[in-house]
Amino acid sequence: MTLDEAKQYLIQAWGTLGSSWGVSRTMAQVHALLLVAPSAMSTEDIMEALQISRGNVNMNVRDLMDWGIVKKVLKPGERKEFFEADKDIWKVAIQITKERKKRELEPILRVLEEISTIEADITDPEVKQFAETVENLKKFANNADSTLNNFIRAEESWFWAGILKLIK
Amino acid sequence: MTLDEAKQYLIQAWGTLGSSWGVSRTMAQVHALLLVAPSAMSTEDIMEALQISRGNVNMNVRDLMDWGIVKKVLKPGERKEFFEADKDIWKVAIQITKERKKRELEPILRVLEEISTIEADITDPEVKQFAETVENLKKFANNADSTLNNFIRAEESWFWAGILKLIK
DNA sequence: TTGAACTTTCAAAATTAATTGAAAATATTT
DNA sequence: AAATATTTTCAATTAATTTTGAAAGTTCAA
Repeated sequence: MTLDEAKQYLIQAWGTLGSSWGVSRTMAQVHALLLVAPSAMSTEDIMEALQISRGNVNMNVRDLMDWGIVKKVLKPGERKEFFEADKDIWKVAIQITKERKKRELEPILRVLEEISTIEADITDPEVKQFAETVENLKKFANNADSTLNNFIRAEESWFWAGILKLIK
Repeated sequence: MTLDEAKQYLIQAWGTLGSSWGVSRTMAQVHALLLVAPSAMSTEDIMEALQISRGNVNMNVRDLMDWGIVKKVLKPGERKEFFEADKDIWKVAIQITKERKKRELEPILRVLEEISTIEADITDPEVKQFAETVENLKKFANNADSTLNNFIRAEESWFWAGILKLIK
């Protein structure tokens, strides 16, 4: 396998993985491409590498920047914008975790909280069973939430520990 | 909020959550419906509750059974099949974790492994950088894999502990 | 201010995924 | 074996998402 074949293969696989994770195939491919790129790439570079349109590159790169895992870089003397992916996969994981937590877990927690306010006859067994199910979902969601918070906190303190050591 | 409104609301929210997790909206809704149902439901019950076609119910219920979070139950004297969701949300979480691990993490691990076999000039800095990126991805994926295995193992042993206590 | 280089937007087109519903298959009862 | 009840399949349709590309917008050097 040559270098280019290997890159191609990884980009492909990353795209497939992405699409089962609520990330569009193309967005995941752009990310993978930037991840294995030896240096920052311009819109045109990406267009050519993945054979997709300018608009498509623009939108996906912007989404990746919204997720905080791709950055715009300006090369001195160049007018074009270049993009690079954070090469530290742990930072990427933290970012994605934070974003998904915010976008998905937190909304469902709010819904569960709101549902808990249901005023109904607790002696009705159907109401009781429903209340229990919701209670369980809440416990579960809260547990997931703190697990994720721990993960984020652990990774971040590890990150800062590294920084502190450098500047000491 | 009445009981029915609360159920409706939860089903809706669960469907939205599902669609950002690579699960189709309808499949997540069927799951939520069964989760809050006071008893097992027939295909027709589900059709009516969610206003979807027979074929659609059939496919989604079958998928949920493939995921191992919904079971077929036969009521004595009834010809129809009924379905119920596992009410233990932890078991659901384990099942989903297992399945997603198998369907998503393991394939990407295989790809990364295969890519590692790339035969190329290690002195070429581009090759070296790529090899490092792949190495990092591998470390990350392996770490995720063992984290998930731990989660599954912890939950399962907890589950068996409960069973053992019962039969002792 | 102009125009060239580059980026962004967005309506339309293409693609992909989900859904329907009726027909075929299967199972059950008489 | 025939009639009946129920489930499954799948081609056609519908819906949702993604992509395109050309036009509009922006930036900046001259």
